[in-house]
Amino acid sequence: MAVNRLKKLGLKLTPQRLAILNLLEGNKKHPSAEEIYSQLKPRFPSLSPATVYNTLEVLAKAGELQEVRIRGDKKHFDSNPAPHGHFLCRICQSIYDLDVEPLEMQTPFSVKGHLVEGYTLYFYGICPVCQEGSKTKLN
Amino acid sequence: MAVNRLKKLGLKLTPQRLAILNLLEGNKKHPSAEEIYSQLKPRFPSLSPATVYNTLEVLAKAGELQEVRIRGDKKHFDSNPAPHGHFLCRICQSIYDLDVEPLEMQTPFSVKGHLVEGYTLYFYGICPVCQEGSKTKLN
DNA sequence: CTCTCAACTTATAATAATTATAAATTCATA
DNA sequence: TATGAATTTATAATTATTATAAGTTGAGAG
Ligand SMILES: [Mn+2]
Ligand SMILES: [Mn+2]
Ligand SMILES: [Zn+2]
Ligand SMILES: [Zn+2]
Repeated sequence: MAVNRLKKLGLKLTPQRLAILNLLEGNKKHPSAEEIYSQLKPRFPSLSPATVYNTLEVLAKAGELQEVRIRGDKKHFDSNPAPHGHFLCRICQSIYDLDVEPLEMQTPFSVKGHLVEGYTLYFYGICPVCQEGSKTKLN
Repeated sequence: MAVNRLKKLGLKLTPQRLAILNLLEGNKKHPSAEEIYSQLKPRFPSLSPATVYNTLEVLAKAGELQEVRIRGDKKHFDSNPAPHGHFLCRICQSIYDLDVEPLEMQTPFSVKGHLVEGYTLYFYGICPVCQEGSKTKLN
């Protein structure tokens, strides 16, 4: 659980960090820093946006979570640090996990003299929910 | 050439747009808006950053060039609008084209109900030049 | 258990790429 | 060559994020 992940990294166990990790744990929505802040603020009235940003940065650099930069304006966060495909719906802006067949690559590897240590794969389009929505309108 | 691309889109032919398109044409460096501005400013003293941003946005939306968002802070631009892999060197920050084998996908396609209209594939690591550099130091 | 202090949180200011606004200029065509 | 919509420009505004500095606290030492 979150407690162990923090201890293993030599990080202090604070209520704010626990709350952020617990909010992210098993969360499939890939929330932004601001969304995380908004969701926790009611239960942690003293919480500051800077703490959310700091915590997310520390955990991302430690490899405990990954930044998802599928949108141009803000970062989103994923408690699963393993590389996997992401999909952004251009209608509802939702971010989904999306694994596409031949794209499972083990890093590091070398291509044409380039040492590849990591990669991101982002898909853009229309999600199942929004496709269903437009079908309904056409009927 | 650039003249025809602009005419085809119904865009006015201005010296600024021609200069931007010509700078990008066949350019493998994937420059940022600010780099484009800096390089053109000496020859176009009246040039404004806003014009560079506007032109790049218009041309990107028209599908004449692509935005490369491989870095978190700024966008880079590529006169080749076709999807292809990019590589960012964490040492020198250079951006290279990098095509990796099983990753040529034709859009649009559908996966698990998601309609994929486009995608980006970004690689991160150390480029050939910087690998050579660190080898030299070790000798 | 309580002392201590580096680590942490917080409020606030600063940063920086980009976007918006509005006035001046210019391309294109009649 | 005159016209007007499109474009350029200077400038201000935006906004996610980062930096700063002062106050607070978690956790090990004693
Ligand atoms: Mn994910
Ligand atoms: Mn390219
Ligand atoms: Zn959707
Ligand atoms: Zn390099």
